[in-house]
Amino acid sequence: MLSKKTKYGIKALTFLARQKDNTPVQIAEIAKAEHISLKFLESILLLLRHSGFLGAKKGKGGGYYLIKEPKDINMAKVYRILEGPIALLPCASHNFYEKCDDCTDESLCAVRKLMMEVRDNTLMILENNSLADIAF
Amino acid sequence: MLSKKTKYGIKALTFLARQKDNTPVQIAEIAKAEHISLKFLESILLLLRHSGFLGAKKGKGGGYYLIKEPKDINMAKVYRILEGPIALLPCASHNFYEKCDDCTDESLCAVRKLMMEVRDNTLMILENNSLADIAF
DNA sequence: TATTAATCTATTAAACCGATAGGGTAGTAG
DNA sequence: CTACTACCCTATCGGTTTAATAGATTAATA
Repeated sequence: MLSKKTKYGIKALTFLARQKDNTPVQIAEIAKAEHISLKFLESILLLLRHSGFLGAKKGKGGGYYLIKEPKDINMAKVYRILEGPIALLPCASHNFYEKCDDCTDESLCAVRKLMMEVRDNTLMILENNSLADIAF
Repeated sequence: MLSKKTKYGIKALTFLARQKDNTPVQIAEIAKAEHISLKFLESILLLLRHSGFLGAKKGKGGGYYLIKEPKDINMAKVYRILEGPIALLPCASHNFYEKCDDCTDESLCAVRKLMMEVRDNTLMILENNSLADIAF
């Protein structure tokens, strides 16, 4: 299940992508429009800024804005930042690989086999979707 | 992330599928072979029995065994029993649909749009895989 | 009838999630 | 310079879920 963090993060990105011009939008405005807890959203936007998706402007008239074009924002990257691994099992993950404690021979593990197939497919979908693809 | 419940459940099914004949296998044997907590596995096998995948035989020489042929055991069904919804969001689920609190217009939701695409694809993979496909 | 193994009930420790509070810091307008 | 605004950081906390454990019971078999 997707965490609310990821859900809210993508919603916020979408909201910014749908702005006419790229002027800063206040956290409070996004929170209100998307019905998101303000403080929680604050931490999410901060993370997205640190990850290079958003810029921020302080002071009056400040807020958050997209740094890149929506079409250049890859949803697989976004997903990994917000949610973490795309694979459903650590042993089936590219970027977050971890060996299972209980497995003696990974190559014989049926669960891993199945979950790698699922991962490959999910990854492909996320890679092939930009923010522009889902926002418009 | 896949829960250990699901992981252990599929591992146990695989273990049973790989048996030469279909004589009952004791919980303890599976638990030992797959390094699973015995009591935890106990509750999982019980669930799989109640869901029509396994049969159980009590007393000496008893244990659990597959009721159906591995090729007739659909992994999407298994997944739904053990893990729950295949979709990553309730609002993108067929069998476990639930409306989001925060969404005013579901049709405009970019997250849902993306997650439905992921779901459709994951579902297809799970539907197209039987226990036999992943165990052998 | 004794043994064996599944079944049921219940409890618990740990981890994680989502939300909230409060204050600190820094940029901007006037 | 000063006040305001809005980002930034730290800490906490209740609730839920997960994974595991313990003990008692029921049923089948030899």
